[in-house]
Amino acid sequence: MTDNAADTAPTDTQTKILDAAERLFVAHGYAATSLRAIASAAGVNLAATHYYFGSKKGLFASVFHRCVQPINEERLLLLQQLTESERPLTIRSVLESFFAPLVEAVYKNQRVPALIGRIYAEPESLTKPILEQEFGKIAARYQLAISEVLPAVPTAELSWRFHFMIGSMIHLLQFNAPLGTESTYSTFISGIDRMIDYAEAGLTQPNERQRHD
Amino acid sequence: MTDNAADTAPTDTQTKILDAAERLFVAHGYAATSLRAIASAAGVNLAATHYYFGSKKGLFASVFHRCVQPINEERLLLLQQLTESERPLTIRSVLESFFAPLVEAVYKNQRVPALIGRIYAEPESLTKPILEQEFGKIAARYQLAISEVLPAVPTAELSWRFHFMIGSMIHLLQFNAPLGTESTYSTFISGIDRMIDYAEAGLTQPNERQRHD
DNA sequence: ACTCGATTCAAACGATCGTTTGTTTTAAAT
DNA sequence: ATTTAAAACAAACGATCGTTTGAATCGAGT
Repeated sequence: MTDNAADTAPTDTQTKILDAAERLFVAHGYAATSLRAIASAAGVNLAATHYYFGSKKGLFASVFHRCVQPINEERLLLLQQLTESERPLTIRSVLESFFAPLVEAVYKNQRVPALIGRIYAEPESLTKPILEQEFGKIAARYQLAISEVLPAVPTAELSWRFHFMIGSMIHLLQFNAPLGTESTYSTFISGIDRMIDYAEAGLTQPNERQRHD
Repeated sequence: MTDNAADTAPTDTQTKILDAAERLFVAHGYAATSLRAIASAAGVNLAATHYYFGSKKGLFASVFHRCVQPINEERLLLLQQLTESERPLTIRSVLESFFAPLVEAVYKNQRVPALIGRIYAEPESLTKPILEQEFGKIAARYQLAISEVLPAVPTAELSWRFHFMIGSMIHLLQFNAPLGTESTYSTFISGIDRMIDYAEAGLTQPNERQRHD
């Protein structure tokens, strides 16, 4: 094995494996996708998958990391720029800084939504360490940002609403559009727009209802 | 094979297989659960799984049907009672008729949330016919009911918002609570309550934003 | 030209998979 | 007691799985 992290530039073979794995994992899921199918689709030898990624799990994690790392990096950058701007933060601007890098990534690679949707679909034993690694920091950072914009919402309440927003997003990424609606890139954009509206309404709702816990 | 649908009362063996399959499918997913593991956990012969359910896919569909059929039946019953009531429909009452049977089912079987969450996680080729069969009618019926309560919201817009609500629900069923929140039955109830608030805010939002499509 | 590490390759390892087969057991009907 | 179909059983089918091995090939540095 040469590199398992972001040590050096990826080989052609590594890229070919990652591309094929991305496509097949999205289409059939982790367990139903064999390394033989991936190697065959990539046009490389079967053993190359272990040579470069150590194991099937390692390959899966690498595919996911390659997809979301740039998105999360730009999210943090945009959020940083927002807080340094002279204009006051709005819930809208925070949400847009969260979803804009996603939309941009989808423009470059149409498989991004399905891939992110996929990882939330696999068994927890496979995904928990990956999700924590890739999304732990970013989720905490954004909940903090939102709580600064919406100081009236208690922290516990806000983490629930953030939970629901992520749920809507994952569902949108996984299934694109409601039944009967065509599924193109432009409808994806309009879906994201609508979801931001939906999330903004849910996040900013006055929580007058009394809780029993 | 004796019965593949709801023809006769299920045998002890059928029930044992369904129980074990439910538990293992939820824990490890469809592809990663073997019929041998199911038969072994159920204490029955391997061939019994094919004898009663025809195939692994058939067993999966049966597990899911046994779970959601009673829920959907009561949903339609409650909605029927609501529309026949003299009091005018409210968005809240419609939503509660949708989620109350779910909460009741979870009280009887704690695995219901994870099981419903699971089917949205499996590859589309496996789940599409099942989802259409089990949820097609109920989804259309509820979107109609909501559109009657919210006549100001265009139908296309409403199907998007319904889409987002289902997404929040699935995410809640799959992951129970936000990170750092304990996961018990009572927190599940309070999560459903909060999600209804969140959905109500999103569904009833004034959609002043102009669309580009 | 030679060396040596990086990479590719064919082949096999043991294990497990969904499904099928043919037989045996069970239990109700004649 | 005999018949008969449902149910349970052991055993095997061919296929595919993730992983490992060891040799062949390549390519830059000497």
